[in-house]
Amino acid sequence: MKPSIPKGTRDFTPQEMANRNYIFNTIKDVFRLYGFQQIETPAMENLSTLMGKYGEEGDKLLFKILNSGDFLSGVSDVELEERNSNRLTSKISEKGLRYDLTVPFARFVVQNRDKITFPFKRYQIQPVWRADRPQKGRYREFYQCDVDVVGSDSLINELELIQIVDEVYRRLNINVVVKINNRKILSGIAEIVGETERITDITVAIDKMDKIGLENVNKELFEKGISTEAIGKIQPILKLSGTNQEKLNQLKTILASSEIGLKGVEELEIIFNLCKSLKLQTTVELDLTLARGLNYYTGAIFEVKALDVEIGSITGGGRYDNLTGVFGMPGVSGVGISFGADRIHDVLNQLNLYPETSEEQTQILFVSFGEKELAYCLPWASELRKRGMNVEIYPEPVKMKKQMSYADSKKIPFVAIVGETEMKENKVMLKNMKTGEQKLVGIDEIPAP
RNA sequence: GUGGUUGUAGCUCAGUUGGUUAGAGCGUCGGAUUGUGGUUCCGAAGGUCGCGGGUUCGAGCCCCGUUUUCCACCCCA
Repeated sequence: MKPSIPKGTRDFTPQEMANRNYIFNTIKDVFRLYGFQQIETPAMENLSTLMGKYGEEGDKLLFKILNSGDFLSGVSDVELEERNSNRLTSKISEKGLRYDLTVPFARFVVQNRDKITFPFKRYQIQPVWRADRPQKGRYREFYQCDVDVVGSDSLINELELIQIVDEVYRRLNINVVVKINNRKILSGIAEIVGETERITDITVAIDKMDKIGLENVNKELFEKGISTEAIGKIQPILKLSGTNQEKLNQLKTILASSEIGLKGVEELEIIFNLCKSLKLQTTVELDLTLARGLNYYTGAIFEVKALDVEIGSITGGGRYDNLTGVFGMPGVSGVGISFGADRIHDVLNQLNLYPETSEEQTQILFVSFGEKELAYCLPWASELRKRGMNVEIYPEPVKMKKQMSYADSKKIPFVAIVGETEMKENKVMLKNMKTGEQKLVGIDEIPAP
């Protein structure tokens, strides 16, 4: 049979893993600088945990797991005849693969509330699955790197997340812009145009602003049944321009009659002012057309875009006031962001920004001419490993050409050649694979890593 | 979920209006070179042309179905 993997999934070669680990390690290092601690949750969750948290669309994209054993035993012929997939699903499947890391985290917080202290700062790097149709930069299995802090309303948390984004992308050498908005402002907008109920339709439409343009946004709003009058009132908001502060000032006037809208403006103002005291490399930009799909966000929302690559957002997140509420723990606010490791990988790839040498590389390979020489290499290798070097011994004394090619294909910088002469002198012939130079050396003359 | 696109050697791809035995480059293996890789030269292995059906004297090529890839929409990291 022809081997294959499910669509939208990928294998990772050693080279790709080295690159991915570079991303993960960079991100982890920065998370730890701010006191975030790692957790993991199971790949599968109970469907009751997952369903209804991501909107109607999200439910469709959940991978469901068939109950084990005779999963049809509890289903009547009538139910089978009905062919109602939704109803049948709940009978034959009670588990699903996680769709993101935030909802399982909310479940984790509620379930482990006795073991954690608030504010709780956690990070989590694990794959998530979506039954989406694969596309450019979109997979059915991909990794998210989430940082969240729950149990604190302070806007300092928002600020720290911006700092983390700034530092991660500084270390990765990717130029980005942080776009920020506030759900309360969007609610305010819906309020003043008199379409409070239609906030989702309005936000989904204006979110497409930079993609389809003003005219098409208006068209979509109209098609969604928003009144012409209301659309007219939204126009000045979509056309806002100037500095962040100028935009905020204009918003204060526009949203004067909306309490919630003004609250959102105030929150953003505080964040921008706090930003000024920091030396951020990244520009933080107020973008009123930023809406983000997930409807559990209630405060600040973020999105990070790479400036030099066309790829969509590579990081996103926001504040959610009551995510743990559905699990029976109301009043806990959280804010977090998620780094899209796979898209960051694509960006680094396109810009060729991966470091040339990886920590995972073998630094020295022992090659030998016979069984005796092979045995001679063992204590040498042990000693060098004790000194912290990554060392390999070619496990068979096959032809030199084969052993050298191996070193070459793995880009191992040094080869220690062992034959009779070397053994007699208690030395090895150390060859620098880049320059081709080689000399007879004792163990203490081998350069430290 | 909707529309389009793609599939030929391990990989990247040629393959004429349908016509004998389906090719190349890279990679792999062997040799030139019995203690030296990355360069060069020679040679070899490697294919149910995604799968199933149909049209035809004859199909890699045309038709139908199916699956896969990629792209757009919906949505999203």
